[in-house]
Amino acid sequence: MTVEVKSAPPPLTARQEARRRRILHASAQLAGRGGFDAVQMREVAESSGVALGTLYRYFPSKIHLLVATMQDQLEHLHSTLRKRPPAGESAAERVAETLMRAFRALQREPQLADAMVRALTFADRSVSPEVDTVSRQTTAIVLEAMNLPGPPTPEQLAAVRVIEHTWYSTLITWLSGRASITQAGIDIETVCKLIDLTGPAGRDGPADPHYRR
Amino acid sequence: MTVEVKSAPPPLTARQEARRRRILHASAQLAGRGGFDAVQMREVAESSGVALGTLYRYFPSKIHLLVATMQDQLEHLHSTLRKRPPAGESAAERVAETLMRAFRALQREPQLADAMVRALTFADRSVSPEVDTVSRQTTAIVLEAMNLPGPPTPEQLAAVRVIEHTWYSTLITWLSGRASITQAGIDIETVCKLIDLTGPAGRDGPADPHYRR
DNA sequence: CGCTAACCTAGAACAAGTTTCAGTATCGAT
DNA sequence: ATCGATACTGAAACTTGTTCTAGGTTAGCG
Repeated sequence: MTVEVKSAPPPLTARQEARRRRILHASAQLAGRGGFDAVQMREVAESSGVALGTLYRYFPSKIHLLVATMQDQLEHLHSTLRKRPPAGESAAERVAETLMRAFRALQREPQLADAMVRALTFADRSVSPEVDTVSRQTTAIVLEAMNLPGPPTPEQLAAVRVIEHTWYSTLITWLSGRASITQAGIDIETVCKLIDLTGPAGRDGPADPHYRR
Repeated sequence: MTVEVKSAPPPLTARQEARRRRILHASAQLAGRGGFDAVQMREVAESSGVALGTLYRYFPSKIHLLVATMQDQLEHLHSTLRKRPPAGESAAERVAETLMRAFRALQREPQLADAMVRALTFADRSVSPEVDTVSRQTTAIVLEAMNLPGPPTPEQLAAVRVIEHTWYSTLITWLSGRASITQAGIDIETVCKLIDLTGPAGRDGPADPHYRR
């Protein structure tokens, strides 16, 4: 018997790729106005010119669809960020700057952000692999912003995880109207100080972390 | 015209109070096995001996119901914690200990935890006030664990907010099977270091924060 | 070309959250 | 004790995510 863990998905034909794109586009479109609730599976199917059953073949649930939409958007964001890397002095500053930039990007499409983030946090175990991909993408973005000279230490990875937790959580509280953008910014800056805490102890850390006060 | 912001809800009669309790009990019961999906409104109504319409009069949505269930459980937890306060040296240690204790409590009822947390993060604006209450309860628990000599500084409040973000977010990743309890514990400890960062700069901080390495 | 398996479509059907409605019971005040 | 207002019940209806079915289409291959 052939054991085939992590079997690669069969490559999609051009038409299939196109369908997939149309679906993701329709999803983002509908989410853009109306947010989570406006992304109705029948609507997505119709706007992307695909039968409902087919939609479910490509994305086994609404949550899967929206998480995939998030992956898609994150890729855009990532490549945008790569073009103009953050300029801060310390790693903490650069990370905070990057996250705030991402925040402003989401601010321009709050409904889309709402749909994606709600899906992400509502996802149950059946969506773990996809959510994990999103998590890895986020980690990659943060690590890139830190611009470390070498591989991150375990402490730094721990700090990054906490930063991500905070990032998504502030996003949620902002989206549900329980915190202002300002508040979110403060929280992001607060958590980024953790980097300075691990940094100097790391291999050779950021240049001259000047603590205020 | 009488402007009546924040009008107090009319006091409930004894029978109404009893109904409310029965509903919350049924909700926790069903959530306890089966998690979020097992809390079906028709079932809740039936098990608490109330008509579906009545259930909706008490809790305008499933999310409202589960968030209220969470408030209820948090009260239990809070009073339990008050009886045996954490014994750590520094504020950071005490907070970490408290949160880990809470974690273990949830571990005993993972399905219930799942239902409550999913509801909390899925909540939209219409549930803001209730979610806010939960947030305040959590803040109170953390601040109590810190056991500060006076009112918290703004930095300390910022740290507490970040800690809460991390707390809920680790909970989510644990519940969705993407991180182990161990991992969650590490993240909690990591973020609690933020307290030591604000503490010494604060009014008079914890005694002797000994940084490892 | 012609075959076969996999894929796609249209639409019905089902499940669970939510709303609605007509009738009945309860509450508070007179 | 009675009356009007409010709350509760039981049941049906509506919405949207999800599943299922029967038949048509496409892609790869001999």
